[in-house]
Amino acid sequence: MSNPNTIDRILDVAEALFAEKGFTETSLRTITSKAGVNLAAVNYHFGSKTQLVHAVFARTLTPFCDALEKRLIANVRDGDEAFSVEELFEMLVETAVEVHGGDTGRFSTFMQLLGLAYTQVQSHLRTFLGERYGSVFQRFVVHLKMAAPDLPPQELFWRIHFSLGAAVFTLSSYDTLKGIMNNDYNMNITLAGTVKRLVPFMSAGIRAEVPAKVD
Amino acid sequence: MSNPNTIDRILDVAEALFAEKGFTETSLRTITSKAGVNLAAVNYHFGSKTQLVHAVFARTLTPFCDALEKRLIANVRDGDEAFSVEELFEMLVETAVEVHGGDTGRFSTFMQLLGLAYTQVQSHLRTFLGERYGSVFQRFVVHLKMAAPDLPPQELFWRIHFSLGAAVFTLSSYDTLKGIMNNDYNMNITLAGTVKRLVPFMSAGIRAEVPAKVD
DNA sequence: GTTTGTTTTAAACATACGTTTAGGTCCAGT
DNA sequence: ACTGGACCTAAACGTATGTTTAAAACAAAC
Repeated sequence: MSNPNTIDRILDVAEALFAEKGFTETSLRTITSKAGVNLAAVNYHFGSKTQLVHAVFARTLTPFCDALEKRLIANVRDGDEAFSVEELFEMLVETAVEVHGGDTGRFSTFMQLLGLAYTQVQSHLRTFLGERYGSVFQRFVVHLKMAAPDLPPQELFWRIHFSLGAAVFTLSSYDTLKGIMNNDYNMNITLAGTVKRLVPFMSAGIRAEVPAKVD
Repeated sequence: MSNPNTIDRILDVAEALFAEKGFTETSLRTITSKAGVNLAAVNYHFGSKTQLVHAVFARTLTPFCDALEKRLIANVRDGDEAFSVEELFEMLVETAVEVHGGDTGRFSTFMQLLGLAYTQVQSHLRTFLGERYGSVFQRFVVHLKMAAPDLPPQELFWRIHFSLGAAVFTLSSYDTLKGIMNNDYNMNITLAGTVKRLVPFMSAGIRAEVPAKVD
């Protein structure tokens, strides 16, 4: 680790370890020893392990959501025509890549963390993320609604979560899948390529024919 | 709990708690006290917590995979025409429901566990599942390949994982989503309805136009 | 009724965890 | 040079975890 700042050193290591092993499975002792700082540093600088988790998310999620919101608002203000489904999904990708300065390693880690945020049942995390970033998400949903006006709202709701699932699930286990791809198909895969494949899949799913009433 | 058998009581409670909280977050003391058995019972009957986790998965995954394999083999043996993508996905659903005797509660729990199996980074679990049930999965992939013969193999590989992600992700956080749906849309959702919505989404995604070469 | 093997029990063990403490170090402001 | 505040450090605290032990309870076989 090259960063001399204790706080950033902790955040860097914690981010990587959380993404790799999960929150409960990563101890403060592992984080601090790997970061080369004292055990008590986490509690001193962040207050608790819980708040460290929040800080890790906030560090990349805040600039990401800010950038995304800016893009969405700009479009409305300038009176441009509505985005297509593809454009909206690509906007997510571009914004995420942009925020990480093209560093695909950290982008991948970020996606893994997002996956954990949903799948690890840490209620404090869901609350934190909802309160902090819920409004941007809702703004995005509004744009999706305009992109697929014929889709009943509840159908759209589900398909957004299906898409989210496909993305989060795939990218959060990206390293494993990359390995399988290498062994079984003798193919070398890139994160950018995977994401490029993801967009048409999700878009087609969003646009799929609405089945007969089921509930 | 009505079951007098210690082993089954443990499995029942462990299954529910693992699905609800995750593996690391669920202690043996919580499991055994809730099951009304002695703490040492887990180590006596299963050997270790790790092996208990395996046993929980094996209990429903083994009959599920056996039933699925039977269906797939029967089709080939009888020389029936190949399954469509939709039929294959629906077969998964039907088999899963069938194995749980229509008990949607346990079906839901089962899906949550599958989600955990992928997202919780317990390497022993992935190894266990791969060795034990990998062959059935590969057989299923073969059928999917026949259902979408124009799709390049690596493209199919990714789209299967996208679909898997959509399903696992959605169904593993099903209870949460159901709650949101109830609050925000004033809609009462069923597991069967969600699954019925999932199939066309995944099928459309599998069949989506192949993008230009990206890697 | 005794014996044999299985199952259950309460207690202890060793370890790992998050957190707190009290004292030290360092450096800018005066 | 001194002081105040921010930062760091080593050690300890209390608690929770998975696992093991040795004895007790039980049930079936003879």
